[in-house]
Amino acid sequence: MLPASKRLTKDKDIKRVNKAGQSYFSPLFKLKYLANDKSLSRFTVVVSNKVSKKAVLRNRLRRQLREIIRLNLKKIKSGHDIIVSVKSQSLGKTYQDLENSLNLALKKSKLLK
RNA sequence: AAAGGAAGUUAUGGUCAUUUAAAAAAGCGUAUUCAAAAAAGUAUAGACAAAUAAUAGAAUUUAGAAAGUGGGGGGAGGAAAGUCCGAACACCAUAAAGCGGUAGUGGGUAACGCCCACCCUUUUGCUGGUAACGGUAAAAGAGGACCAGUUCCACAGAGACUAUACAAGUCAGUGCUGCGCACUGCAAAUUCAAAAUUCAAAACAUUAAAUUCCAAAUAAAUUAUUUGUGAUUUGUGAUUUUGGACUUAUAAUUUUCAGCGCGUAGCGCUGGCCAAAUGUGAAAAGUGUUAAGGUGUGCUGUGCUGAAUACGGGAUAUCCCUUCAGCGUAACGCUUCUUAACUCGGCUCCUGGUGACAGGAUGUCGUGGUAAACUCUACCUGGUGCAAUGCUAAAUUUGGUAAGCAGCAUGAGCUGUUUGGCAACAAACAGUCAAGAUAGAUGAUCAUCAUCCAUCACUUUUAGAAAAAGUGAGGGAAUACAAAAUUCGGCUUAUCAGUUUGCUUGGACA
RNA sequence: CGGGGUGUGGCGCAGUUGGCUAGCGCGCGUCGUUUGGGACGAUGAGGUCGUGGGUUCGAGUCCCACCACCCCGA
Repeated sequence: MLPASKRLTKDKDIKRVNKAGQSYFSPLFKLKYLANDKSLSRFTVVVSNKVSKKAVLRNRLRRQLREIIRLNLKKIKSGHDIIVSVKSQSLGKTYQDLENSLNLALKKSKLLK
């Protein structure tokens, strides 16, 4: 779990990012990011009902992704709000696959230091 | 197949996180809070709008304390799921009706569409009976009312429920049409038919005349007379036929049309009788079953009578077997009627039960199905849902949008014992406190152990195999179904291994 | 948390209210037509009406439960 200060919680903020943010599409994820005026980066992971009907699978995906972000926090640039939307292709993937794919996506969208 | 249960949630260790309550050691450290000093009673009027009064009152800096971090404790389910039903709680509304829901009886419950017990029905097994049906066990059942009204019941069938209908048959009356017969009328065509008179021709008749053949008789002798018969001619005619003329009634006949009557056929209409069986269909005018008798009928056998001689066979050769038809008869089957016995159900009465209902008695009766069709009856039912709602909110009051906090974990609670009850369940006593997130916690990842799965090898049991158990090897799974979203009670659905019960199959022993 | 809808041949849809033949268009196969193709004509195949129960003589249709998909509100 991320520290509370690094979570993107408010509905207002998320809508703002979705509307004005930049997008990056990878095979497994869809990234949305926007610069904020704070010294921290804030994250959220979205797993739609359409990915799977089973809450167990959705929750597991979300936890794994959050863990990946938490472990890689030092590499990521600060001062951004980032939304990670999960596609249904990532359902059967292992932890390693997810980590590699997300790192690649962050690199391509120039969010890594 | 079912039941109940949830077995790694405290298995161990490494790395790294999140939420929460109480208490607090070192170290770290100042985003937050507290009080102190300065800033300063200065700026400002403090997320928004309005009003009031003249109050309220920072940021920032310094050094502290609390708190934080650190360390330690707790942290998903039997279904948390589906969201089908019932409640708690909150606000709004509050007269009835309507909409909607439920449906055997009694009990349980805060309540329920849930649970328990019982009743009834159905199905299946066993069993008694010739059978209808009865008894018993298990399973299943949305199980009020079709004597309030309405709907629907395909195809088939006379008819699917008022048997005044429909169809067929039959009788009577009657309409139309066709045909036949008779009559009447109109029109057209044909004939002038018929009668009277008259003329002509032909036929016929002639007891008119003449001539003549033949025969007979008489007289004479080769002819005459007479008679008869036939022929011819002429004449005649109350005759017939044909043709012509004229007169009368203007007629008759035929055809068409129209009218009327009778008969007959067809198609209708009205009324009466019949309205049954077979058959149809899931169901047939209504409780069924059995027995006896009667009726009808089917099939088979058989006797008699008649017919046939195509095929086949025989022979004593216009026949027999055979085939067909009719009549009789016997057995069997089916239908219906009558009688008897039994059976099911309703009504009435009696007995038992809180009740659904059950048992019995006597007599009597025998109303199609469909309400998971509308409907009727009885009972229940106001609406919206925790994103309800309340509170805080930089002077005060009012408003209440963003935000935050509460609602929110002591409850129709859980565990155990005893008592009451067939049970569901209830009461008493004792013990106990066990998740609380909100872009959403209760975990991510790596390794080990336990556990499970199948395969192979070995060992034990055995005569041997199979099966079972154990050991080992390498491999797989890392647990199934599935994650609180205000909270409870149910229902429904999902679910690996193991356990229990039932059923099935195989083996061994008796 | 709550409300609504859909599921019928390969595709798109009727039939469901009101129970008794499962149909239409496109597509597909075969044959004809054409030098060949298209178009056209003829002909044929293809369905357990999402799944499982129930009511009924009879269920795509009525009732119950479940599955999948879609939409809406706070």
